[in-house]
Amino acid sequence: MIVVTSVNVNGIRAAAKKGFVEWLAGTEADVICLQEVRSEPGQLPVELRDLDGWHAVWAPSVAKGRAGVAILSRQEPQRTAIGFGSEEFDNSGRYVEIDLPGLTVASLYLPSGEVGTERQDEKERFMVEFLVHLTALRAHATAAGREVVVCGDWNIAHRPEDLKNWKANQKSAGFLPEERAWLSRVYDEAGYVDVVRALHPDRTGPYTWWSYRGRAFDNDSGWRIDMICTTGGIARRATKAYVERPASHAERWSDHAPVTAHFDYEA
Amino acid sequence: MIVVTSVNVNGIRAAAKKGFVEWLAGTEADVICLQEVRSEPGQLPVELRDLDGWHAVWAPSVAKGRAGVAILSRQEPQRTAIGFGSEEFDNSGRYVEIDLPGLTVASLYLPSGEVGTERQDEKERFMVEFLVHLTALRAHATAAGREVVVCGDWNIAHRPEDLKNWKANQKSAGFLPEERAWLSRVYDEAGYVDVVRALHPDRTGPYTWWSYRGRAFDNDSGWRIDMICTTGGIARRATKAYVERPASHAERWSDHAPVTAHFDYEA
DNA sequence: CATGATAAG
DNA sequence: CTTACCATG
Repeated sequence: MIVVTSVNVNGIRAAAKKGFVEWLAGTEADVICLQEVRSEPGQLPVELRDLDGWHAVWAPSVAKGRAGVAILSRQEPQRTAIGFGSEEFDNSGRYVEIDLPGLTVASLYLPSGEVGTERQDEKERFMVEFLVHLTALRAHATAAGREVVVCGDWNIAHRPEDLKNWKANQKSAGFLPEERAWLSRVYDEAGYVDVVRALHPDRTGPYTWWSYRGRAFDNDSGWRIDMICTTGGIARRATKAYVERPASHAERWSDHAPVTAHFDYEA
Repeated sequence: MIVVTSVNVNGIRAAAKKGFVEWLAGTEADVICLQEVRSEPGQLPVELRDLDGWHAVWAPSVAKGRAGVAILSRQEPQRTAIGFGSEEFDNSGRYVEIDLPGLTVASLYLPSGEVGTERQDEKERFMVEFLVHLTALRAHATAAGREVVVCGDWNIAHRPEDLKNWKANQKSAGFLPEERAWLSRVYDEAGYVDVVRALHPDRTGPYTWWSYRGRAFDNDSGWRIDMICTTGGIARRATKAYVERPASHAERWSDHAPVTAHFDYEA
């Protein structure tokens, strides 16, 4: 069995002060994909420097304090790659992938966007390029008899059941028709399976992000934008998939919650 | 009797969260000169908006979040003036003065400077212009039978007994020979009296500022750079002058401490 | 080592 | 509302 977790830590240095280190010590995950690390490896606190029992690959952004993804794995990766062959995005701390035996695992932090701004254009450019990568990644993996797990903050909710207030958000970045249609293509054309939704087809949420503004967390006014998306072979071997919503504000060390999937699969 | 206090609050909004409001409620001062307010009047917290029993004049900097001086007085000023007639500095939140009956009180925040940088040049330009003002201010006041009290963060220590580590700081901004010589001119040529030193000629300090870096406060490794400087008539009527060094870190709401002088003088 | 502004989320 | 950056002190 292999257990994979995805979590946007919203600044790993801040998260480390608020409970992330303890969460890490207690997790049963074999692979953890992190997003919004917002730290150079050299700026990490000591507790996160040489993580006992973990191999780490860090992919910070050239822009200091922004974005940044990483993958922690109990097994040593056979290969690591930062970026996906994009001139614009490979240094932006938004994608890293590793190979474990028979399995490629990626950590993705898709730009969040903001309607009517250059940041939304950037998100759209990322989506165009990244869909090409996802398609090729699955093709190559399939040809080699490998499976693929793409974990990340996709910054898009797919359907009304994936966010609390979908009616009010139809013109909001993250739930625009074109963004939702793009996610449909990730599933239907590129062939990926959203594991949490596959195992829980009929429930609302589970949400993975609650804004720090207002009382979003208390009202469970969240969005499900962090997903573990995989190729079909391993998706069919998913036995469990869930979100660790914090029990209270005191236990919250990020505005996102960890998403975890268990697979009956030997890496 | 009139009691005058000078204090650099290092951000009045931060200070308000750490005890400044309670200090203000307990002070016996009649006039309080503030420096480094670092807030527009409209950004002040409610507790500092309409101060019960005080008249306030705020002189913020055009540069948001920088500098800013103010004067609180229990009596209503007969006149208030922002700046001292300098094209370069009048909008920089570094000087404000008020008239009370028979007395002019000013709040000064002299630029801090940094050797070898443009900020040191700015400090020197300020010093040149400001000495002219001090001289004229005393002349006009004397002619009109008024006294003058200039309170402020002068950002210069005058003599070895005014800072802990004077030998190591002879090339540091704030204790440069030319800065010390300028302060001597304020005293000897412009005719002002440093009231705390006048009443305590033989002691080291009392320091008014301790860097937040290292263990400066614990080691009392401070500087006496906040002074109440007055014309001779009222200086001779000073009965008491002291610095309120905080008893502990918990009581510290600024890196500077309040400096207070009591005068046997009716405003 | 702390302040407030800023851009980003 | 929170992150981390930055310039200033």
